[in-house]
Amino acid sequence: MSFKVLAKDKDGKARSGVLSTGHGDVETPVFMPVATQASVKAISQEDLERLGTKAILSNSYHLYLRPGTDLIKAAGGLHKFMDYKGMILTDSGGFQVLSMSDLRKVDDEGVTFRSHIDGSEHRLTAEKVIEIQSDLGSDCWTTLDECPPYPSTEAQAEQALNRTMTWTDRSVTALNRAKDAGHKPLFFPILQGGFFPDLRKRAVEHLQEKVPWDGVSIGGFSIGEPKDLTWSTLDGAISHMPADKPRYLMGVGTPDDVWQAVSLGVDMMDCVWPTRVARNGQIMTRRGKFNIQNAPQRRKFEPLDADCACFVCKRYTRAYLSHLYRARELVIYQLLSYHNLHFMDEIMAIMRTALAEGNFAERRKAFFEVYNAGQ
RNA sequence: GGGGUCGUAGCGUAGCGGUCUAACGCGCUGCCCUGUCAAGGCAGAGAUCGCGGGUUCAAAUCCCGUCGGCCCCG
Repeated sequence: MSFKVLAKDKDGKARSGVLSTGHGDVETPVFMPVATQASVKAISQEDLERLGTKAILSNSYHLYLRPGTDLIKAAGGLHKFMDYKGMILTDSGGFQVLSMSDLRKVDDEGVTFRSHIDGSEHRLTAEKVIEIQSDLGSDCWTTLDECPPYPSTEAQAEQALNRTMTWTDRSVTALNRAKDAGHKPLFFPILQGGFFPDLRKRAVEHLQEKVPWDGVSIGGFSIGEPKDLTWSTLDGAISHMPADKPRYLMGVGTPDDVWQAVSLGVDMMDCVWPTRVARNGQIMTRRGKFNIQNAPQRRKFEPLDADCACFVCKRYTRAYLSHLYRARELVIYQLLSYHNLHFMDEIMAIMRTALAEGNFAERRKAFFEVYNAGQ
């Protein structure tokens, strides 16, 4: 299992490559749909195969609460349980420390949660999170982290980073135990440091010096900060990283953002955005985005995106999909989610081709000329 | 023919003398969503309170008439 860089942008930092995992090779840059509860919302595994999705993200914390780690272990692991054959990267649950802040207490040892499902109390530690992931049998493991909110002071971000680094060290001990027991995961510890370049640098140095990392999960972005701060901080963090390790930017994934992230050297991304906005009617097309709920779509007997080859665009009109949305027919969530995921895959494919052909900047410019022209 | 009851935004309803610059749900229009507590959230448009008259300082609200719907009796 390894990561190999295949091509680099001659003028920038973008690169393409292949990540070999326990469940197949993943060409990068890659966008990974989010399957928090062992399901990409509204999308079946048949759909994932039809899309050609090689990698997805699931969530240790959510699966631990329901259906329970024991059950998935008894099923033969997460791949067998959900019958997905591609790579599965599992998030630690660290993000839920932030997003469900009213339900938890953090201390130096770990996090005490109250379940959002039944209110029961649970304890998540660095070791526990590794143990959950070994039971799930996912391909890429992350670590329990603390994501400081935006805005935070440097002192707050530093405290969160220190905690995260301590948890990473403890995760390594647990990881080694799992490896001794025969597990062969790729280890993607989570990087924090807020929006402070020195802290991000320290975080990378910590990995370099003390952690046997296969790749890095870059956390703490897209939490409400201004975009230029996102990119400048990310750019700085990546500048300290070695070229031979894959960089996974957590939770980023609008069309604008994936282009920008890849241009800064990101290899992997996940985001709920394409599937979430699909469930709320927003469609991405080569000519920008629109909402299927908007009145003019009711009478448009044309595909969502005339240049899209996905089955939804080949078969159904906007008028029909508009009707399904208004009627809240359940299949609409599948159809719109599928199209948006297909669109994201298209973008990633364009990027990989561009990198192979050495014309990344030109392709990017061409993409946005059409994208920003609008409907 | 007599008696009763109801008539408030596109639809269904609330309000039944001053707090009504008329509320709520659905629908409609638009925006938002970035390691999913999310088939969600926010905002907006839309009503001379059936019509006419009266009482009152003040009427969607009380009275009279009228038109329309529904129910009961004949």
